[in-house]
Amino acid sequence: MSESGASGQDDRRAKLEQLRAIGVDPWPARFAGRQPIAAILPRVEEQPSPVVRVAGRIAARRDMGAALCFFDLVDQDGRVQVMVRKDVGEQGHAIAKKLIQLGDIVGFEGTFARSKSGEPTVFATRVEFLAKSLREPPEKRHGVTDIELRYRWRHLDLMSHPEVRANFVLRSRVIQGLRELLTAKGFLEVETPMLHPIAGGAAARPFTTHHNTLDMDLYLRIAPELYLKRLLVGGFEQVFEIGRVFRNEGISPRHNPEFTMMELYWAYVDYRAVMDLTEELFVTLAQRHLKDGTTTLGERTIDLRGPYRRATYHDLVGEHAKVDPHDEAAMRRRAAELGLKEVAKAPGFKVLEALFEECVEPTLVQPTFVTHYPTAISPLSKPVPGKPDLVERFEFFMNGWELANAFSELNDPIDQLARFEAQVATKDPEAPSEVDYDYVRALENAMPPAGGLGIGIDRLCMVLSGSLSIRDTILFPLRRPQEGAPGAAPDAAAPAS
RNA sequence: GAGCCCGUAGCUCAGUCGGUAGAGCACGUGACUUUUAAUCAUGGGGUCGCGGGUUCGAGUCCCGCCGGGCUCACCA
Repeated sequence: MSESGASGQDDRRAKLEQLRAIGVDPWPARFAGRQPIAAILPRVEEQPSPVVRVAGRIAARRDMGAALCFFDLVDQDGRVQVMVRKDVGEQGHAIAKKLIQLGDIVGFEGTFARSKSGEPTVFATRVEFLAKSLREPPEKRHGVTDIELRYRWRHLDLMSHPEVRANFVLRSRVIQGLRELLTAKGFLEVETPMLHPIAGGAAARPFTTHHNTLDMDLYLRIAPELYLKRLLVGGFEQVFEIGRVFRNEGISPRHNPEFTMMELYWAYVDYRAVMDLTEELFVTLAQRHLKDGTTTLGERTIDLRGPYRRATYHDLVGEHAKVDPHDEAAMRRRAAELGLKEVAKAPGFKVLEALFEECVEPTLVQPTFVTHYPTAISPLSKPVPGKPDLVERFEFFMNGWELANAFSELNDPIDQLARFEAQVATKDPEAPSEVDYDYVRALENAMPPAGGLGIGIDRLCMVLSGSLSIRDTILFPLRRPQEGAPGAAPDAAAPAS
């Protein structure tokens, strides 16, 4: 018996030794001239039959007597049947009949034509062992379906589910598409620090870390915002960054502690131009990646064809909470009716915010721009002229999820300093603990008026792929380590039997 | 952090009223020269998540813990 996690008599290490005994390298370095399966499939009717070289994972085998054997071979984008007879040579035949197991990576050369039953088939003339699998692959019909195993050992999930691979191909193309669209509009892609001395640009608890040589505590960034806006001061007029941000908060179907954000800053325009750009980006991506411009999330169908609804924050609270959003006493009564006890003693803007989250957000199923947020919850936004309590800001919602956040950027250094100081004074654990004077100093050198935008890439991919869990758009979502689990212990070092 | 639900072979899953463990796939051996969820015969494989309790007897009932899922909280 093996201690490698294999069961019963599935001792792959014994097959490995047999391969070595007949002089076959179980892990050779290359398979020259390999053709993708998807590329050969259209050639099945060619006369004379083409000679092909294909390689991939053994997904099924069907033995027919002592001489004949069929394999199903799977590579990244295709699947094809391979037939092995005695004409592969004595050693090739011995390898195929006795030493190839499900999950092994094998290369075949042969002529490509239809079998007697019409199945496109590589009639093998050469067998090359390419990589021995020392563990059994997932069950061939269902694959790994246990959710815990799927995320913990994503390679098994990807191996057995082409549709999961397709989801991540989609993600890559969405990000690439965003890059191309923004670059075509004159935006410059930049990279700013992930290690921040002060965690700013959003309200969230940061991860902390430490630099030894400088003996300095640092934070993993919660947003790139304050660095990107320094670039506007420096003279760049259109910049964007696509990258990871880190927030030390709970895990849920819509939250992962590290996630990917796209932020852009655009000089000389305000939040209205940014809203038009956001709509254009979403409509374009929906056109490219959704069959009819709509997506299905659970029971809901969401139409991304645009144009999207635009409504003000206060109007929506009035509409859905059925209360005058300018009457604080009425809102407190309404919040109490709804059982929102935690805001009883909170300031007025918190009551309004609670009503928005409770009554409005769940109704924002179809794409909606929510505009004109309270200044009190928008410390980096420029106020609406003549209305100091409101800012030129929007958030973009669908399916009740926040997908984007944007505003006319506050570039008044005096106002910005006052707002930072007010934030620090709240002692809120999610607010910065100290004022970012360096950023204020940058604003003192004059930042042009500008609009900024942040899009949550993971949630965008959820929408475009119809996923209800953010973990289906993140290859390796954060997990608690599992003690004693296969892979957690160095059991690969266990001796062969 | 709270509530509800889940954890049985490598994988996918059964397991009745509490009576000492089952199937399919995978794996070993054998048969079969056109199969394709191949088929047929046969064999091996289990710390029933972990620990405690109740009981003559626990996969099953109770308690605690670990891990996971969902909901809530948190999350501009």
